[in-house]
Amino acid sequence: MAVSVSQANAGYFTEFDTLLGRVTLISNGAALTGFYFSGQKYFPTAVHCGERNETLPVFAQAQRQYRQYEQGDLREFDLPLRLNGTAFQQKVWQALLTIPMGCTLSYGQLARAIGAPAAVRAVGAAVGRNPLSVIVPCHRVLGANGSLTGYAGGLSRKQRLLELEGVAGQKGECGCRQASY
Amino acid sequence: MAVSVSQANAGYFTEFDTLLGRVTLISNGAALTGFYFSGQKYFPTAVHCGERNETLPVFAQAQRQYRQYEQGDLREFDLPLRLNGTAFQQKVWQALLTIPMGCTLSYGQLARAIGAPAAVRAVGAAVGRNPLSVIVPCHRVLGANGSLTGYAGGLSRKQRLLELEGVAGQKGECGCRQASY
DNA sequence: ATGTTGTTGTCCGAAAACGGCGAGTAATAC
DNA sequence: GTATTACTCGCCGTTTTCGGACAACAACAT
Repeated sequence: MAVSVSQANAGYFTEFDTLLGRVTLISNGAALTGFYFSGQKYFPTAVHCGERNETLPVFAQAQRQYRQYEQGDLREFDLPLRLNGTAFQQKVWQALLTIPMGCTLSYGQLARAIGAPAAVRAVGAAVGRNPLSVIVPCHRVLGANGSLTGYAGGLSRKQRLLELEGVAGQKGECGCRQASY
Repeated sequence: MAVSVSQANAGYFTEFDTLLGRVTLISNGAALTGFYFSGQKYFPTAVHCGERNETLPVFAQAQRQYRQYEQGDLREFDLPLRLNGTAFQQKVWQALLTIPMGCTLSYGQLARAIGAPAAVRAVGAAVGRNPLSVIVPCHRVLGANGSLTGYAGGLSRKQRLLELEGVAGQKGECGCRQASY
C-alpha cells in the first residue's frame, strides 16, 4: 500500500538573484507566502521539503515586479499574497502594507496605529517575523530616533532598500507625511 | 493588493454511509489522511474548515474498496495514505498495517514489535489516535487476555469488524499466526 | 477475580524568558 | 545651559520549558 508518512505541506518554492543577494520565493500555488533573502534570520527551515517550481505564475509575476522595483520603476507591488501568522502579527503586517514608498514609521507609531500603543516590543517582534521581505515593507520601520535598529536580512540591506526608495539618511527625515499616529 | 490572511490548510473531505454508520473521509488532495466514523472519539474538529469534494479520485477509490471489504470481498486495502502524527505514533500505525486480516495482536505484542516493550500504555494511546479507522486496522489489537478493551468508534463496531474478518470470539483465538513477538 | 503498581508518550496549562522599543532620568560633552 | 549619550525599567505577544495528569496495558500479589 502506498503510504507516505510525513506531514508538513510546504508548497512550492523558487529562487532568483537580486542586487541584494539570492532570494527564495514561496507559494501555496496561488498566492505568494514567502520572500526571504538568503541567510536571513527566521529563514523557514521547511522550505526545501516543498517542491521546486519554476513555472508558477505568481513567481514570474513577483520576479518581474521586483526587477522593476529594483530599478526604481515600481512604487507599489500588486500580487496575490497570503500572510500566515497569528492575529496580532497579521494586524501588524497589514499596517505595514499601508506605508507608502519613501515613507517611514517608528515602532511606536505602528503600535498606536494598530490600537495597541503599549505593545511596542511585541510589534517589533512581529515586524521581525515578516514573511514577505520588501513586499511587506518592514524596512520602512525605524527606531523612534530614526535609527535603523534591526532587520532580519541585515542592516545593510535595510539601508540600501531605504536609499533606493529615496529616504534620506538615518535621522528620521521622512520623505512624506502619513496621517497622524 | 490582493491579500488573503488565513492559515489552516484543512484539505478536502467527503462523507458516505456504511453498515457501521456514516463515515467521513479526509484527504490532502492526493492521499487519504482520515477515515472517521460519525461520532467517534477524537473526531477532528477542523474537518469542516476543509472543502467538501465529491470528485477526488482517492475518495472514490476508498469507497469502492470499503464496499468490497464490507462484503468480505477484499482482504487488503490498496490506497495512497498519509499518516500525520508523531514519530512514535507513526511507528505504531505502520506496525498496525502489517497485521493481516483475520489476525489479532495484543498491545504488549505490538509494543515489543516496535522495540518499546515497556511503552504498552503509550502504544494504547497511539492506537487510539489512529486517523484511518479500518484501513489502518487498529481494531485488530486486543487486550492480553483477548478482551476487546477499547475502540474510538465504540466497542460494538470493533466487535462487528472482527466478526466480519472471521475472528472467532473475545477469547484470544487468533485466526492465524504472526511471526513471534 | 480484584487490586496495585510500573511504565511511557502525549496533552495541557502555567510560568518564565525573550525580543528589530520607548520614555524618562542621569551622567557627560561642548 | 543645551545637546548627546548611557542606563533603567515597563511593556506585551510569542516561544520555550517544565510539571502533572492521563491512558484502548500488563504483570504480579492477594
